[in-house]
Amino acid sequence: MRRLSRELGRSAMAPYWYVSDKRELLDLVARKLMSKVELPDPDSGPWEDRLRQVVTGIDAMLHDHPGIATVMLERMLIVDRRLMNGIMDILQSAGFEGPEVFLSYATIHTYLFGRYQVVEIDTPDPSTVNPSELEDTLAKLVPHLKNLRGRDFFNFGIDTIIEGLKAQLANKRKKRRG
Amino acid sequence: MRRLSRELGRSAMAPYWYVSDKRELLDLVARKLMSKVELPDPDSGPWEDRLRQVVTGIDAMLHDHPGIATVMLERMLIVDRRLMNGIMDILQSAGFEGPEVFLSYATIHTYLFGRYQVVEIDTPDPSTVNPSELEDTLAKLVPHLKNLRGRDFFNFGIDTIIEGLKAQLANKRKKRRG
DNA sequence: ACCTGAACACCGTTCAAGT
DNA sequence: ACCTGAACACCGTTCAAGT
Repeated sequence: MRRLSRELGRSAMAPYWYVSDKRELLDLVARKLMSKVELPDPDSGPWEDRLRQVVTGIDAMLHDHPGIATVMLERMLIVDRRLMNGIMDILQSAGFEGPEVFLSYATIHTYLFGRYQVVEIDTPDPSTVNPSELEDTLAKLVPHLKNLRGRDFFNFGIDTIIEGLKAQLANKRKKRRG
Repeated sequence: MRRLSRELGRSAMAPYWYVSDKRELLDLVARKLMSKVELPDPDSGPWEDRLRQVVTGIDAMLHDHPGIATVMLERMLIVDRRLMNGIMDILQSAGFEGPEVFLSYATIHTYLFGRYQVVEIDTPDPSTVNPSELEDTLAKLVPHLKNLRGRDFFNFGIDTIIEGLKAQLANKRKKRRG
């Protein structure tokens, strides 16, 4: 708040005329950014494509504004349920029912959440990690790191989760038949 | 730091005799906690069981000390690579090679990371969410929430990721044959 | 060797006051 | 209606000093 008002050339208390506290301000920013993420039309394709589309949209937005990631994902339920509902609709159309919708939603949400705290672990700068110091598994693998980009981690993660969700649906059908 | 010294009945600067700054102190705490998580014996069973075991161990530890989660997962690479290496060994024994080991490791790491920022979204108190206010998908599903515990979310998430990783391995084999 | 005190540069926020 | 100033209760940290 103090830095904001400083940058705007106002006194420390100026923002409090517009907003009752810091959280309200961050909620407004989160709401604004969330509203820009598009939900694909329910008829636009298979559920896994639609899911990938929303999640990619959210990820792109968080990538452009990483500072808001924590707030946004913490306050999605309170600030704007549109995206949550959209994702849950997709999961329902995939075949998840009742509590499963929450479980599968939470898996995606948690993964997305984790992405914006991890940057330097997902992509540790190979030059920072001194290979001669490491006599371990990581050491032998470090050379492969230079070919990986943030996008590769994202794609692999989302693919893994989508494949996992498909398997959960398949297991469900198997149980029902058995 | 100030609160710590206050609770120890020392002056604000007392901790700086032992530690050069706040991060060094948190690194020491993270290292201590990480060292308590056991890595299963490589011959103790199939990779998915071993993976579930480490991840459950890490999760249990973070559950008991949620304050250290962010530090620990951010500093795993720097502070103590034992757990990272252990997980990567498991993933290699599963059949992942080269860059895939990083990609699959990152998926797990990211998921684990997300868990400790999300508590109140994974388990929103049903009484906090006023159903009459919600005319949406979430509203219809809220009643199911009361039967879900944190453990259910964890199990579903890990199962989904493990199933997803199995699918990634299967796709790899398919490609190789094709 | 272990600790303190004063100081600096920050936070978010309350409350009364100014135009 | 919109903003300021002083103050409170916090932070992490530097630096010189004390026993």
